[in-house]
Amino acid sequence: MDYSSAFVDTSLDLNSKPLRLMEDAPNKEVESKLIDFQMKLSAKEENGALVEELKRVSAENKKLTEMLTVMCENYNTLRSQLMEYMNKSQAEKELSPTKKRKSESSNNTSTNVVGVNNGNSESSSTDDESFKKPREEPIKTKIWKTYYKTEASDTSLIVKDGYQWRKYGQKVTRDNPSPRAYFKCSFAPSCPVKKKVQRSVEDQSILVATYEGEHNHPQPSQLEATSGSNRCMTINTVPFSTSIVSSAPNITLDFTKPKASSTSDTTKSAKPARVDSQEVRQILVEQMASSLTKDPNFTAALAAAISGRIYQ
DNA sequence: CGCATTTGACCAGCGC
DNA sequence: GCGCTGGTCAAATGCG
Repeated sequence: MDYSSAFVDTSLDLNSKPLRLMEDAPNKEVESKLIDFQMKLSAKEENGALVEELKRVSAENKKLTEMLTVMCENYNTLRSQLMEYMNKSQAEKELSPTKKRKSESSNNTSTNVVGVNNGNSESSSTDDESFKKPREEPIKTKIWKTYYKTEASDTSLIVKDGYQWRKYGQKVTRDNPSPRAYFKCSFAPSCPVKKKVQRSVEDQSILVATYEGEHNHPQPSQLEATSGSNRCMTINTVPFSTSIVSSAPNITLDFTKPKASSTSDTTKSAKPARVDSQEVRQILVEQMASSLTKDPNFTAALAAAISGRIYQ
């Protein structure tokens, strides 16, 4: 996917230079007023030209922002379709009988495509943890894994994915010296979703959260997933047969979770299922830009895209 | 005092 | 049958 030209959000940089010029221009004007009236006129002309340039850049910035928003919406649509397809394929796979319990490590080579995005995404899985209660839920339990990047010094097994969890157990497993924590969804008493959180053997800074079941209620708090000191970065994942400690983990952006803000909250309450407000879109763009600009690869791609447009 | 967390005990599946 | 292991329960504990 070539997003080097598509994910161009110039809201950060394109305005910075013109704004500084705007600030500098009046100062020059004052100085010229003291020196020469004629120079003052020329400064005014230059100022006018800069204003025109600023307008042009702002218009271009707005256009690019709209393009980015459209790209985000397309991405969400494609992602939902992908997850739907993966769930269907998973349902077909699970029709085959599975063993009730087996060593987890022996099944890490099974095909797993893991969805991310703060636990909202799902993945197909043939992992053996799906047979925890085979007599009660032999086939239909959805299982997916999500990897969370945390600080290596952070010893807690808390993953902020936007849902409310109650810890009901902790065990040290044989194949991993790090303890595994067991959580149940506590937002709704009838919610059957459970999750297990354990640090990766290969990288202690990565938390592996295994979710089982589907939430039968809306996400109680989307703010927790993106705010707080213990914020985790959800990283993209790979099939279990390969190392999850990739040299350059992909950053997954949560396009559905705008920053905490009164305006966005009121907008969401009006239309919780869609992102229609221009303000919300702006917040999304800012959030995405903030995340994307942290990636040096993206920065390089952005520079290439801008230079390409200039040449055109 | 109520709720969440901790942690040892218990249960069930699996392999030998 | 026995031991190992993962998963769950529930009393004890901590915290606001």
